[in-house]
Amino acid sequence: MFRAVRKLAHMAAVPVEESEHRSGPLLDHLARRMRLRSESVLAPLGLRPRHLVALTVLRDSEGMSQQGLAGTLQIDGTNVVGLLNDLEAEGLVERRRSPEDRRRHVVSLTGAGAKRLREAECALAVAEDEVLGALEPAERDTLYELLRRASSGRPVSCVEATGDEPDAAC
Amino acid sequence: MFRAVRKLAHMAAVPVEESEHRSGPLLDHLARRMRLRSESVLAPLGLRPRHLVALTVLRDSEGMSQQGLAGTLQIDGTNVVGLLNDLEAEGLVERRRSPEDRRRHVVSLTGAGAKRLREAECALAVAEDEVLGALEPAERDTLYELLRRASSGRPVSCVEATGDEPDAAC
DNA sequence: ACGGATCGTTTGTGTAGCGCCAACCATTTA
DNA sequence: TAAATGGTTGGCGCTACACAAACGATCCGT
Repeated sequence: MFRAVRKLAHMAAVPVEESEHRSGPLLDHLARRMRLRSESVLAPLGLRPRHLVALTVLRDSEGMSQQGLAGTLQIDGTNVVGLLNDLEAEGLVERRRSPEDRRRHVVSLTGAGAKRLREAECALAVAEDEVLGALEPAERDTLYELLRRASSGRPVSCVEATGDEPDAAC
Repeated sequence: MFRAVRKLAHMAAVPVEESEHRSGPLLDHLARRMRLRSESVLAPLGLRPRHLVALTVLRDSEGMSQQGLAGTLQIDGTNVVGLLNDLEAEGLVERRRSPEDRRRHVVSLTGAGAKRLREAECALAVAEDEVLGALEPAERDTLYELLRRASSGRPVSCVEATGDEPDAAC
């Protein structure tokens, strides 16, 4: 067996028992657990997990168009509309027509939105403690940082992996 | 605009003290992107993301009962049945009655299952490269390790937050 | 200035994932 | 022997989405 084994000279010896471990499934698993726990603590704030994701994205990059948002969230444009309707109805975000292109809506967090987001994040601490219970605080910070950096990568838009790849490369 | 960035100077030790950033939304976001990309590369193998999650869990802890699995996956018992039906139909897992309690099914990965899992992980490398493109290989290893450790924490079963949670502490 | 593209919006349809309930074996335990 | 438990099946229902069509407002190329 060909083991991946990229030089991992840093942290405590990775177990790498045998094969090709990927983070995908773990990410999925953990995100699910987090989402389940989050729903309950978020409910009293009138938010659902996906709202939080949207708000978080908006805080990080103010002044996006809706299709920009659709791009980063990787959800259909029509669904963005509904999502923003929810948020705007509570005054958490604002849609303004772009001056340069008046077809476009520039979406941004309102003061109330930023406040609500902080409250939500605060409430989320509980859920996070449960789900990430196995990690030390410092490790959680590392995790956060890695996730943040990974998320800011461009949205993989379209043609670039140009498919048709032999993919057996591994 | 109070955009985070409070005093972060003096005292290198305690890192994230600024705002209330939580990993939850990022985890959600990233997992979604990963899942979307994964579906396509997984399809030719006859697997879907959630199968991968199950297989991964099973590899890490062989010999679980189905309700144990339901616990770690945090999905309803009835859905575990269907999930395992899929996997067993392809000979990737095995259900055997437990000797100590013959009501119970002990689920384990077959040789074919382990093989398929490796192939899938191999195929996933493509998706992972796209989604985690912003991270260096070493960082991906760190991420993997953190996710793995976090996932192995017990499933939050029940009473344990018994700390009479102050909750509003934050 | 006209026609075609583009952004946002509404409405409607379809599908997948999943919780939940109820009924039913086989088995274990009281 | 009765009650509880693990697994299984079937059915109901909800939520999150994708996808398509049609429409107003706006931009842009010719």
